[in-house]
Amino acid sequence: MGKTILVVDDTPSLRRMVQSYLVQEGFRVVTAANGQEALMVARQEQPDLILLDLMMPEMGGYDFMRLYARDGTAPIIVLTAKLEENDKVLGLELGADDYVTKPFSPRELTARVRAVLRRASKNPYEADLLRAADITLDRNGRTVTVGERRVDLTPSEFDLLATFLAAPGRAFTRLDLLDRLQGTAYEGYERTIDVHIRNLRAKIEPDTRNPRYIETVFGIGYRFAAQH
Amino acid sequence: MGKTILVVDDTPSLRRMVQSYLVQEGFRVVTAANGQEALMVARQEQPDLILLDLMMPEMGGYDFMRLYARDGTAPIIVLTAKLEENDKVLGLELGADDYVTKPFSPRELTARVRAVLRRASKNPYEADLLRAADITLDRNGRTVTVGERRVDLTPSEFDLLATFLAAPGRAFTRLDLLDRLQGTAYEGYERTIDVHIRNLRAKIEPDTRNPRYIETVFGIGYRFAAQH
DNA sequence: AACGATCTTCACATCTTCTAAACATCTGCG
DNA sequence: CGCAGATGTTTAGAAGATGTGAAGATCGTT
Repeated sequence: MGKTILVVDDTPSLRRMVQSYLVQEGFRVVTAANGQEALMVARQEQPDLILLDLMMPEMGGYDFMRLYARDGTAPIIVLTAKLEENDKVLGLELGADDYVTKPFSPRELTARVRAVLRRASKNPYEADLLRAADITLDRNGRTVTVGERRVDLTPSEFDLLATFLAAPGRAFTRLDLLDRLQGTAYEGYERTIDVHIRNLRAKIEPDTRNPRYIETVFGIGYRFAAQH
Repeated sequence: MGKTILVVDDTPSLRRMVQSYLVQEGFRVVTAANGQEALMVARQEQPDLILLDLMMPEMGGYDFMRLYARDGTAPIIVLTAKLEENDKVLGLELGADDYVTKPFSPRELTARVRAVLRRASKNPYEADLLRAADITLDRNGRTVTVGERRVDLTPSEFDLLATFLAAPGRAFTRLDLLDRLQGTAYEGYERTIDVHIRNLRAKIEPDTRNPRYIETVFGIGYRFAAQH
């Protein structure tokens, strides 16, 4: 059901980071370390979208784009260190659909990915709902309802809840969650998560003392209760 | 069932590339290398849409358009290297329905093609209404009424409102909205959107301090209120 | 060229959210 | 029980986002 995304980058750590963001958003991710490999994987997997680092040894991003365009049709989002005017021009000439400049936040990356996929899809305005228990979260509208009640969440609260709802029952460490909010480019204080969790609980839990939805996993982090 | 598209370009590699994009999207594609040939093929195949490179030796794109217009009826999308002011004026005078500037991405091309075909299949004088709450927007007449009151919007304001009304409840980022106004290739300042939103609110909101229609989605952008 | 309308950018005001720190409370365990 | 480490809570300031007015740039007409 999830769309397949091909991530092409020569840095293993960046591939893993991007992969984890996207997997948590419900995408299927395949990777390649260079243009040569990417061409093969693309043929095999027929991805719905390609995330491409322009700066790679072996076969660079430009070469890949030129060759891929011959018979591939997936939209391409280019990752660049910083956007040189030339990069932009050159990328556009070769058919990039969008750009993300490094460093980027998970929010930014997934927003771009969704935007490009939406543009490419037939019905761009499908609802994108996550449900668990009596909570409904709409990733497109960025709205949340608990039972019948509509609740207003801040960006961090929303992203946390969306992360939980995408994988009910799974325990996330504070570091996992901090990565989701800030990306690895920044380094933050893990306990900030506690505060967001507290605020989120205050908005969705009927009884803050006895959380029904967001459980504390002592020594690990937090988890959305699997069932009720 | 697929619509037939005539691709006119003197560069074989570009013809093949465009053809492969369109065929994969389910269109039937016929090609011609110059205006002379294009006229013949057009008569034979009666395409539903024509993709025309303006810069061609032999018989150029302008000549083709002039001659085709005598009895051809298919909409024409012009391909140009970069949009010269003159190209635009001349193309419009000769009846182009849209432009795609080279280079273009597969997504962009097929999106334009679909958009033009959709437009062409409709009666151009028929109202094309979007409604939500007590707002009615006519995409053909480019008019807007709020309740009983008719409001005058600038082109940007109109396009923004139309975007919102096409997907009530969906949150759009400033980048999404900027794309609507300026296209992807352009580089703009996201906060320009804020100003358009402000002006739009001033025209349609009864109380600017408490927007009923266009809500701010903090950290994301804006959204048309889903229900009232 | 000049005009009005529109769009864009900027600077600053205002508001919301995030973060870090300090302290309180809880949990698991010897 | 009592300890150590983990989590909960509160707060204030920092950081970040949006609202707003106005000036300059651009576009389309005449």
